[in-house]
Amino acid sequence: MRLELPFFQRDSITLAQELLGKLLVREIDGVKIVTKIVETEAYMGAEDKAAHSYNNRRTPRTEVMFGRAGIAYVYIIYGMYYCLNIVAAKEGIPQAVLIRGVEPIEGLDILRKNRIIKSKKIQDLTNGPGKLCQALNIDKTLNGSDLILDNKLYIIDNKEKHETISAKRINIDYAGEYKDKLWRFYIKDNIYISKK
DNA sequence: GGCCCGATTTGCT
DNA sequence: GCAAATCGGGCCA
Repeated sequence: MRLELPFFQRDSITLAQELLGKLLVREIDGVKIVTKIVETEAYMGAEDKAAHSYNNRRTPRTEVMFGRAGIAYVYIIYGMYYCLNIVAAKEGIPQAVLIRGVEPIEGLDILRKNRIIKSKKIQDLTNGPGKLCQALNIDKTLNGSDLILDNKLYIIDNKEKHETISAKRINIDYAGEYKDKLWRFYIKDNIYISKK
């Protein structure tokens, strides 16, 4: 079952945990790539010094986070990689969840084709925010795309059980007291985690 | 217009 | 362990 608005319309900490185990589907020309979300991070908006939308900073880039939940926020990092986020909370509250790791379920051949790397470890295909965007062919044209109404990218439910681990977020040393918040979540023992 | 830096990844030392 | 790659976004002038 495809996930609808009420699922996304919660604070980003709750959504980040709820997204674990769910299936992220990417459709390109009718062909589906299916992955399982195994690692996420919550960005709590106005109060969160690590968030692009800290202090309600509203710019062309952060604009989508102020919009409706269930919209994709895709931004460019280090001039060469993309990061995929899902907008959380009510309109006007700029929270989002960063997808940091996914496990391939269907379409492994396409993921391989999209990721030309020397490493032969299967986990290096999608165990990081920039890596999974490359593997799933997610770029800035998907910024603002609607995971509830559009077919390019969406989430479907999965009842499978798993154990969730909470940890500090990665690479946000600039965030003062917010750098130590345990707002990173991942599925215990999964190999597609970006970092232990 | 110019400057600084980043929610990263990779391959080499 | 570490530095290079590479450029848009935010901010100030």
